[in-house]
Amino acid sequence: MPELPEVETVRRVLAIQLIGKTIQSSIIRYEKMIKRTSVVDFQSRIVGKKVDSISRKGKYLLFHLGIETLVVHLRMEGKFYLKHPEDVWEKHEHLELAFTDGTSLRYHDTRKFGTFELYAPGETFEGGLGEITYEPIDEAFDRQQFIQKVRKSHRPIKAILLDQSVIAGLGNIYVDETLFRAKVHPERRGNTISIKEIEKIATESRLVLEKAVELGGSTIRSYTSSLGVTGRFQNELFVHTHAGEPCPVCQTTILKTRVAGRGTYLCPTCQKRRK
DNA sequence: AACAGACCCTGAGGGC
DNA sequence: TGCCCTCAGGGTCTGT
Repeated sequence: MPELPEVETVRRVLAIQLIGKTIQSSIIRYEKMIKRTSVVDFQSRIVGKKVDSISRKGKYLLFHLGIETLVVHLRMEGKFYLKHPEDVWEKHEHLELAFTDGTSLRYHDTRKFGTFELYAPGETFEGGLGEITYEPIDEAFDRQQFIQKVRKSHRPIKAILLDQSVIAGLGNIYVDETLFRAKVHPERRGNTISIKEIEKIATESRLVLEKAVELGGSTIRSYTSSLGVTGRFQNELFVHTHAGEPCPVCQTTILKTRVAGRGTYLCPTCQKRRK
């Protein structure tokens, strides 16, 4: 499940592979992936456009195609492969962009959750990120505003950290790791967490994401030969996916529970319910 | 306004 | 062996 580090890794590989290429045609085999515009509109607007650059906002990939911006979210299983139009279509491949140089980009998504959206100039992309994107690794990250948002919320801190309008880029894996490193129990309500602890959360989230980006993200499912998605950060995970094993800090058995509707890993000794 | 829950979708894994 | 059921999950939409 790609989170910020995985998406950033994919972005870097795609940038090397695709910048400068011009889209000659496209094939869309699963139309529900295309949001905002009709499929016909989508296809006619991207044809002939050149990939100028590829950027990222939280977990969203932004393909800058001249005056158009193609915004892609991989959700849990989305993957890109560089192929050729004549290649046989694999199961779960739903879309292809064919370029004028004879190569093509295939999109593979087992669960069909990924989305493709086209934005024209003047159409603002917010994409569930709220008015501003707060990535903890971004220089513009507003720590004070983050503290205020956490302090005024009565939700469990895990739910708050998964909310992309509060802090962008964290998903289930990195929230668990951040809270473990900050020694905060995932069920604690935002308004019960001290400013010092929230600062620790902000710091740890940044360190976790930076390290994960450096290692190319985490590979939890076995992605094979997909562009970019074979990271090494899974070796750095302290609690996520380690239920039943000893905590690396205190040897207490790591628990798996459910918080905010998500599978959640934690150390009950290091992460106290109360301060 | 804030928050909880359903929904989208398919494969994996457990139970029988 | 194989069928049925449940679960997983990010973001959006709907309901309270």
